[in-house]
Amino acid sequence: MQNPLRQIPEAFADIISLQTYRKGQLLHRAGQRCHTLFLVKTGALRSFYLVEERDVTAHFALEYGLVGAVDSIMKGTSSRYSIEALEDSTVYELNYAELEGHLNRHPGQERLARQVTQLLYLDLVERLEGMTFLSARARYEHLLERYPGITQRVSLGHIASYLGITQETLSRVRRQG
Amino acid sequence: MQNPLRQIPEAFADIISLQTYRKGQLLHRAGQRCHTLFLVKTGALRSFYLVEERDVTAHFALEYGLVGAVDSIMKGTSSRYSIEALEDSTVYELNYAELEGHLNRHPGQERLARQVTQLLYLDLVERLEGMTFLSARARYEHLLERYPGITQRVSLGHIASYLGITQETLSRVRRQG
DNA sequence: CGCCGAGTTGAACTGAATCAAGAAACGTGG
DNA sequence: CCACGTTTCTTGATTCAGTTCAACTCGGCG
Repeated sequence: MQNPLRQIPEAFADIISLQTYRKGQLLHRAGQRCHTLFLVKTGALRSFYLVEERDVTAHFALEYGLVGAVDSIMKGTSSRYSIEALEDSTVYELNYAELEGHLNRHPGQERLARQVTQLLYLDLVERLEGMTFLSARARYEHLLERYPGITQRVSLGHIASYLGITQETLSRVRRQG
Repeated sequence: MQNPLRQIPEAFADIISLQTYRKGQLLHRAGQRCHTLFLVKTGALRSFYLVEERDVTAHFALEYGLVGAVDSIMKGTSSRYSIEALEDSTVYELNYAELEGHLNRHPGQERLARQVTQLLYLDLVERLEGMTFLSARARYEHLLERYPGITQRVSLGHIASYLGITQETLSRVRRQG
């Protein structure tokens, strides 16, 4: 089992809970604190924030994707992000404070925690590099590699804002794939 | 002492070493493995990689900034990044494998390690958001807030590639600051 | 039916890239 | 301390990818 994220439900079974959400439901609302990590079992989530009236997708989480209000979790402040279910979803939930306690009691799992963190970090590095010098088309193709079939599940507008381009541009890019 | 990075030299004193480099010297060369983390005591470093003949700055590290070949450290592969001294610099060096051993022996310092990781992560999130929807000018102003006085120390071309814009554009942006 | 959100298409506009010269600044050796 | 070549920075003209604004299509769904 290569993907560390898949090991989470079992490894942290005693502090994890499973919730279900309906499409469109908010798991967390911007402006509030949130100390929960969400790991998608089935379905799809996204985190997003507002920039000048615009809804910008920060992150997608499909099956065994992880999402959270990272700013709130790490800084303890209220969060700029909201988290929304894009489909009916079942979601593992993990309280960050409980996670820290659990890791203190089971130091052997620090390694898994660190692997997960590194995975998230590398993901972000790759995305950042893509945003630095890829064209709209190249960003879209890159996304399709990382999230195959995402276009069938997520609306064009959400994908466009995630890629930092307009919906119109993405529509045109896609037409002559 | 709020900044966790400043606690590193003391906390990891027994596994850290101090090296000096001359301006222009490479601390690490792309294509090789690198398991060393570099923490700037004095001077300035940058990591960079090549995209289609172009030299792109991935990261700057000024005083108490941290830089490493993250891909190599985390995946154990050879690295796409090189690391270069932008000024004569004195640099704390920390071997990642030794760090893991040290953390096993001193689990009380896992917390510091995690704080550092989170700091790096949040930094990246912020940068990513900036790249997603800020104009060239806004990115530059944003950079100046995060690295005051960097323009006096780092060449225009390095800054431009870091911001994902051309040197010419940055020159124009700066002229009418 | 008619509305509504999501996607498409078109035309005009614009910020930034590209290409091409020059002008400063810099270091090195005479 | 100056002369030279190299690198860094600036400036201009042109082009282009992507935005903006606006209208229109399509597929549900009440």
